[in-house]
Amino acid sequence: MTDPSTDCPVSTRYAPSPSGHLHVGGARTALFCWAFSRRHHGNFILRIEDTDQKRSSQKASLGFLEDLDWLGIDWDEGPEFAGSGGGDHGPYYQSQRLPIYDEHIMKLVEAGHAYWAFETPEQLDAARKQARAEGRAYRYDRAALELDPAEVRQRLDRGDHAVVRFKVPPGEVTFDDMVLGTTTFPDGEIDDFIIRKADGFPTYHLAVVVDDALMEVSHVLRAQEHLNNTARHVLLQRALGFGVPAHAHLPLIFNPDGSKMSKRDKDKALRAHVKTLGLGGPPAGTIDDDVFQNWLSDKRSQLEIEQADALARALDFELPEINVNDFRCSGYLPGVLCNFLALNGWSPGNDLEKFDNAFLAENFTLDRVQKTPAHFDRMKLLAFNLDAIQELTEDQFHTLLREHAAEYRPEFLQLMDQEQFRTFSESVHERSKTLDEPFRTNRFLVIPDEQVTWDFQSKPVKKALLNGDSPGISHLPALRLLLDSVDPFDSDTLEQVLKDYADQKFDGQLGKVAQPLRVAVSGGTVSPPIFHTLQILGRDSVLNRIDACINTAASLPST
RNA sequence: GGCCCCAUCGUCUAGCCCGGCCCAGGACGCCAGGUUUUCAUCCUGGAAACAGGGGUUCGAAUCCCCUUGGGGUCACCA
Repeated sequence: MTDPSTDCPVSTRYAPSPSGHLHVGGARTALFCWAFSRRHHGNFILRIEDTDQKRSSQKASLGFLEDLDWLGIDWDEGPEFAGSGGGDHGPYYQSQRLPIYDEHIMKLVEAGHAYWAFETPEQLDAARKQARAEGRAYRYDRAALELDPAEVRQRLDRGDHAVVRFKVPPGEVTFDDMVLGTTTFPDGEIDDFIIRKADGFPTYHLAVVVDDALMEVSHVLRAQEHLNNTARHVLLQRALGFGVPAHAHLPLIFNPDGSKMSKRDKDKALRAHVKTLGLGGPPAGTIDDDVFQNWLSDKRSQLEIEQADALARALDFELPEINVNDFRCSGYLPGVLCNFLALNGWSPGNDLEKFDNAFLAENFTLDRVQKTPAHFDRMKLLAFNLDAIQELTEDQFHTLLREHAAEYRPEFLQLMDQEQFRTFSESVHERSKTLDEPFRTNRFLVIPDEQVTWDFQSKPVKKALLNGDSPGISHLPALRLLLDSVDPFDSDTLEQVLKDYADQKFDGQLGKVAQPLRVAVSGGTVSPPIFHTLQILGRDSVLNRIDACINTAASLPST
């Protein structure tokens, strides 16, 4: 099908650089590109922009293929992965297309649209600094344009440091944007930018323009930070005799505080947390002391992802989620993340907020894309995730929870049998906001009995065990006796027995029984419903823990 | 600083293009009650915005201009 406004087949592309994982902002762009192409029954291309030799790595690029797949975003052309990819416009890694770019670059040089230049980065840096000191915007002075052709040839033969610059034609540049409308850049605003680096690789500008044309991209959807670049691209497209694709610049996604979301946020958060704790050295088994000290002393340094993860885990600190994979680890559902991402910058109207990718593929339009940046609100995302999880059936939730455990919380699968895990799943479902939350908040279920500890100083523990006329602790021996003889040891029977006890001793106030037991077996005041908790732990553990709790309380200095 | 873009509750947004139905609707969050064996849910109610100033018009959140504010960009990164 065709886009009615341009009457040509729709083809979009998402073109990330493979530096790092897929960021939520990138994911949103990919989602919109995907949705737009699906809406018009068009083509969606994934292209890897790895023209920066310093930053690109094969490993990182594979990571976001998986992220896209997890989100449910498939691509018709590009690297082959999980059934997506292939296509006739390859290769889809720019680093494998160097001859193609050179061909076009030389065409431009021959036509007088581009020229060789020999300034070193250092020289340009100095010129830039001077321009700034004089309070004006730096523009390349076109010195190389004056060079004698014979000298150019000689210096090229000699192997001098050489780049190719595009000779920007005079006049203003105007282009249309399907989100923002018409934009005009005045004459002289754009200087002769580099299109071929000294290492022979094309710059982003050249590669994008050539590939978009050769891959027959009809609509370029990308983040608003590219708006200025588009003027350059339009100029290149004209010089190369290409058509100008339709453009749509998408609003940026920010942190709640208005700062730009970046991978550095994790490091920042961790650093702040470590400082609050006043930590003098790294927890044992995490990272080397000198790595830790270097990191702490140099604000600009960053830990490797693995190091940061290890440290955060040891400190029981949750790093802020930035990448798609972070949200996956934290137990968000892919459909919810897509839904929420789409809502940052787009809405279907009619107060409709909850929808899936299929809905997007059917209803996404650029005229409903927001012009203003969105602040990423994790609280709302969490609320959406809760809603989605509550809508799952017991079986669906159980399956997802198992999968999550297998991937991220294997100890729960090792220490619980099928039936225990099933009970666990059923009892945590209604209180789970994420797939990870049950594991985080119920570690007591998988620790050895002797590792349970009680903080008798804490208010809620005191309230449950020590306070009142008939303190909880005084009932534990009797309850222990009851539990020892309950048969079968399952939640229904336990409920019956414990309710009877509450009826007799506390006039039916179940809390008076449940809370002391909860504290005794978990060490804390939070757990799934008490009858399920007891069943999951099993009789032996429950009795062990109650005994230990009684003994520990007995050894307390009397007050 | 130059250039470009933008402007509705704290946040995401509906309404804006095609002025009146808007003393501006929804969602998350917040506040106050209620349900609940803890936690989390859940239920009820509430506070909360058209950045400011000029126009145009019978009438402006909606159209125009200015101011202010925010953002982006000024790389041999993408």
